[in-house]
Amino acid sequence: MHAYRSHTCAELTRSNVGETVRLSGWVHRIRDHGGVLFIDLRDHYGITQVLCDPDSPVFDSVEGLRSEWCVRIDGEVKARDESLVNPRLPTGEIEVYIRDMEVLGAAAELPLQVFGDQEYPEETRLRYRYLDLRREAMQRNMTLRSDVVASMRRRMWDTGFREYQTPIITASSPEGARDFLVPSRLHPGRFYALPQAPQQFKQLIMVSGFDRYFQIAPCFRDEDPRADRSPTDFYQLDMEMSFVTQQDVFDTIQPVIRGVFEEFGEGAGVDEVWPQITYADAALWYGTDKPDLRNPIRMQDVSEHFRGSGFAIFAKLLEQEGTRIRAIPAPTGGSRKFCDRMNAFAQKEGLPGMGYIFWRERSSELTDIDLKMIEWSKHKLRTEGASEAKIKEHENWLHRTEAAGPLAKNIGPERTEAIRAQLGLGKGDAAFFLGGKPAAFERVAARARDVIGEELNLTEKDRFAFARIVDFPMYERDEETGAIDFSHNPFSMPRGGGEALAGDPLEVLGYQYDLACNGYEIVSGAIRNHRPEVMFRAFALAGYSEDEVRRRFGGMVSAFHYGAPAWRLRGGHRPYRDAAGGHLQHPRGDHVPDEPARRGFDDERAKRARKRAADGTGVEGAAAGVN
RNA sequence: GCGGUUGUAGCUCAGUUGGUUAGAGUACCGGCCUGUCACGCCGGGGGUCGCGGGUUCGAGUCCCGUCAACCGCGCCA
Repeated sequence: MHAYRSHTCAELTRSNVGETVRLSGWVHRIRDHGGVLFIDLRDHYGITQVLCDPDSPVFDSVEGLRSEWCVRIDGEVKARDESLVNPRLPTGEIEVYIRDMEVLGAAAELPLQVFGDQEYPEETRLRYRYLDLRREAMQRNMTLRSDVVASMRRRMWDTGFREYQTPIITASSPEGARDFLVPSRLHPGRFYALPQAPQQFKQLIMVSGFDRYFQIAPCFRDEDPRADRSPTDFYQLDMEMSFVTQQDVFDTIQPVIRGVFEEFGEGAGVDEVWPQITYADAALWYGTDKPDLRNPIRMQDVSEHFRGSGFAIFAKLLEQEGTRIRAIPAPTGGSRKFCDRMNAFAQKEGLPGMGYIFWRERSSELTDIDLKMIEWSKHKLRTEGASEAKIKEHENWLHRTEAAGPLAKNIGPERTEAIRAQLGLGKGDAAFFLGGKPAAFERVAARARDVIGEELNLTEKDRFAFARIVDFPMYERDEETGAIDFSHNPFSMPRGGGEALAGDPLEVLGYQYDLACNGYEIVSGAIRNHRPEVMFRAFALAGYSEDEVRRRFGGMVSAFHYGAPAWRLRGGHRPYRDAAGGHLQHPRGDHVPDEPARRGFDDERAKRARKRAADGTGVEGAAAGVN
């Protein structure tokens, strides 16, 4: 018999009854009845109930077992009595009578229970990572992650891509995130940097003629953590293609991503249509560049309805340069209770508040102003060419319906009705209003849209909804210093090429695109700027001299002078917390020590980063975590 | 770098207006129990209340400082 096991802890069934078997695993749970001891023995595959009665030659030593001891047992498989079958266990029809036992590893008092679903603080879980990973949910997450990676590799391979590894110990990149630094032994006082992405290397791979590259690539970024973000490193599906258009990239990658979501989405619907939305529209409609399209709510600009209106706060606001009023329609949200709750939400998020209007059954007499509004509304419909029957119907509807909320009172029935018509709302619905400079309120607006969709049950569950966001701006202005800098990928081709760089930098759009899924950014990519003269101009706008660009990216710029193909890149860059500490082999490549990057080497910081490892994730996170 | 929250038994947490010996669950130790599958019952040990200072007759509780962790902002081509 094998030294450790004849079967796993998930294998034994009624058909093994009568066999003598050997199992190895961890003591999951013990139930001691004095005369008989029940032990749930667990390994990676499952649980088998083993039991020990006083007839067993090892009864005394089995009595000494405790949770999470690692043991090997020999025993006889017996069928359970019909009334004793445990239907929740695949092995629940049998149990193993222990005849011999060997302790492979005893366990001290546990800082964290493997059994059960008690929640533990992250610090405890990470300190005892090996115990945390023994838990069922974490075992599932880790294997899911491995399966997803394998699936992506297979799909990419089948699509004609080949995987090439790129260097880890390499030179610093001046833009983007903070680099992790590694002191150099051969060049004292100088540092290597870990790659934030294999970006420059894969561009060189394209120049080298490999045509279709991909890699499950480690990326290192020394940035402050977030709850859903790995603090140090993460893996992404990184890819690059030559001689293709933006549409070719979408057409190539969409089946890969869809396939992965269908394979691992546990039956949740995967949208077939992936709408393409410009960055500007996404900001207007959703307040974010990673909208959750399961939520049908779209915001609209309603500034004109408030200009010069009786609602002084907004009217005054609109006199300032660059201010807008945005409406969030909330179908079925038409109650004061709901509206007040959302207003409180906005205040908690740091806004003065969120004005609202809601429409309900009319409870007060029509005033002269109301009647005027109804005449105005009829006139408007008539000029729009509506039929008389429809106009009459709408008139009746207005008689039965009133707009409520302080905002409606301030701006009067006519403007209120115009807003309602624009938003397409009806009785029982509500609308919320945010004013100011869009950049200042869009974040809260996006959150409010999420909460409204959630609370009103408008956001569909069990579905993956994708949105392709295109035409990102190339540059942005630093609020404090006023300096122009790249807003996304500096190596992207500006729309319109070199000529586009002659005007206002803030107006320049890039061939850059993202893919969002259920409110998460899962893919980010761009058309590459492979023309050195355009690259120099693009960097000049952000304050980098030609000399500096040559110094920083000399190898790449030089490569572009020797027949660079036009190509497009795609690669994810949302660093989810990583479930695994995987490690990919790579051949030794070129590496150039560089000066320390934006921040010096900091022992304390590095120590903290090491201490923090990754957390497990659910389906969504795990599937996206290796984007 | 900024803001918020938290820090009490091995672990997860409670602890009221400042007032007797700081509690519960779980884990651990001992005893009982031959059909449990979150087994049950009885008993026991276990505390620098993060750390330092202050107010007070008296501080886990109030004040000041400090450290750490978490959440968020900045940041994340």
